[in-house]
Amino acid sequence: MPELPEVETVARDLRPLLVGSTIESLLVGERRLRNAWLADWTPLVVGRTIRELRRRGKWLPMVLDDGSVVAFHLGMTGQMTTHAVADPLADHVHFRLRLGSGERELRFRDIRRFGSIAWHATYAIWEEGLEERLGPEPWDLTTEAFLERLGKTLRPIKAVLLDQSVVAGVGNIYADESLFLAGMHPTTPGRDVTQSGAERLRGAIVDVLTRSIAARGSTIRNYVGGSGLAGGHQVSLAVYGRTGEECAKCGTAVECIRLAGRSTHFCPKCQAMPTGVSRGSR
DNA sequence: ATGCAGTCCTGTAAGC
DNA sequence: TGCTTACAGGACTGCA
Repeated sequence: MPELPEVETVARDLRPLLVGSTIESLLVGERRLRNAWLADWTPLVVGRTIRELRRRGKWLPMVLDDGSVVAFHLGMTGQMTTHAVADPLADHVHFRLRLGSGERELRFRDIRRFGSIAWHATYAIWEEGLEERLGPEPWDLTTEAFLERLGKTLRPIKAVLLDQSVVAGVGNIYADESLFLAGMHPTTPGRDVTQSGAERLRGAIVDVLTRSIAARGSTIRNYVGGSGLAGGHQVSLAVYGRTGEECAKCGTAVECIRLAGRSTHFCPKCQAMPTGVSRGSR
């Protein structure tokens, strides 16, 4: 389940392989992804050169030499890797960009087809279309803006972290890990998060994501980076996927509950429920 | 306006 | 052994 560190790793791996390459042709599979690739888009892309591969939240917008964008989202099981054209084609490859003189290609593989690929006339138009739904990058989130969003809601903090409009790029794994690092119970109502709590959590998110990027992300099931290599951060996860195991800090068994429709892992001792003293104050 | 549940999708694993 | 069922969850839709 690619979140920010995994998507960042894909971008870093693919950049040297893609930037400067010309798209010689484009092949679309029979089964559509979350959205359908429109036939009208193909002639707009073929013949163009790839100028940049950016990352924004969990999105990968590929900027072409005319300023247009092909925006990729890996969904749950998306993979983007380059191959020799002659390499055997794996199952579930839905989209291919043949590059340069046609010996290599970028392949988009997605078992569950929650991913998406779409063309947009400019980066600004693409970004504008997401404006309402995509908040700041975690390192650009200020404690003030975070508190502003938290103060208005009774939603559990875990649900707030998964909301891409609050902060972009955090998914289920890093929401749980950040809450553990901040010592905050996942059901804490947003309104009950204090200023120091918000600052601590903001720092924990940045810390967790930065360390995961350094390890090339976490491979839980299907994730591989742009070079086809798995990530290495999964061994460093403190609570995610460790139900019943001893908390590394205090030895208490890690619990798993269902929250916001997602499995939610936490240490009941290190992440004690808020006592309620702050509730209603301010 | 807010927030929840349902939806999509396939592979894996648990349960009978 | 072989079937059924539950589960994994990012982002969106529809409903209360």
